[in-house]
Amino acid sequence: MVEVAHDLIGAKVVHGSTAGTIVETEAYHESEPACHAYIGRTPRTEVLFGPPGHAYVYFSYGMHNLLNFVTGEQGEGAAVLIRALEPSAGLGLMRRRRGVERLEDLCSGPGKLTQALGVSLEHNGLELGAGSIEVVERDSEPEIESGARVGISKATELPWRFCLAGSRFVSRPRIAA
DNA sequence: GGTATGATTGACT
DNA sequence: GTCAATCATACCA
Repeated sequence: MVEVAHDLIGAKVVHGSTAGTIVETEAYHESEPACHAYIGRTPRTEVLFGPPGHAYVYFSYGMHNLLNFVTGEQGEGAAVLIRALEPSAGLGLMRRRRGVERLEDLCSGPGKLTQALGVSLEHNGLELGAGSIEVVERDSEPEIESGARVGISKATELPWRFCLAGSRFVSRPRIAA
């Protein structure tokens, strides 16, 4: 799934009238303790072990929805967390949902982009392309930086965070792994 | 039935 | 830089 996280940089996420280009992702796998699937199958992690190409939405800190794409094969717990987007469509709606004006503040974080796109727990388990969420792959390879993942306390040494080089829309600057 | 913890954000010192 | 908000989930009694 590390390759998928890399390849998703530059791809586009579409949800209703809003859309954005992915500029930041992180990979997670059941073999390392920072991953939700690490503890095994539970009602919550079930979708992580399902077929790839589905959305995994996680409600965190009592106020934020985080959007992931399931990437492992059936029975393998793996996912890619979408951490930041460059807004490309539906800007007015995004501003209304977020209550901020600056373009850089609309989707520059995992909790922000779900709010801007209107993604929530009801989208958990949704098949990408079949429901309201669609992903359009990029057609050329952009310049990509890798680094340590953000906001976790375990397995911080894995360089599984990927960012579009020089983008103003990432949630944080690069952190060396 | 109770408690600890988090893949975050925004406001404040 | 520090800290509170706020709740689903997991784990223990």
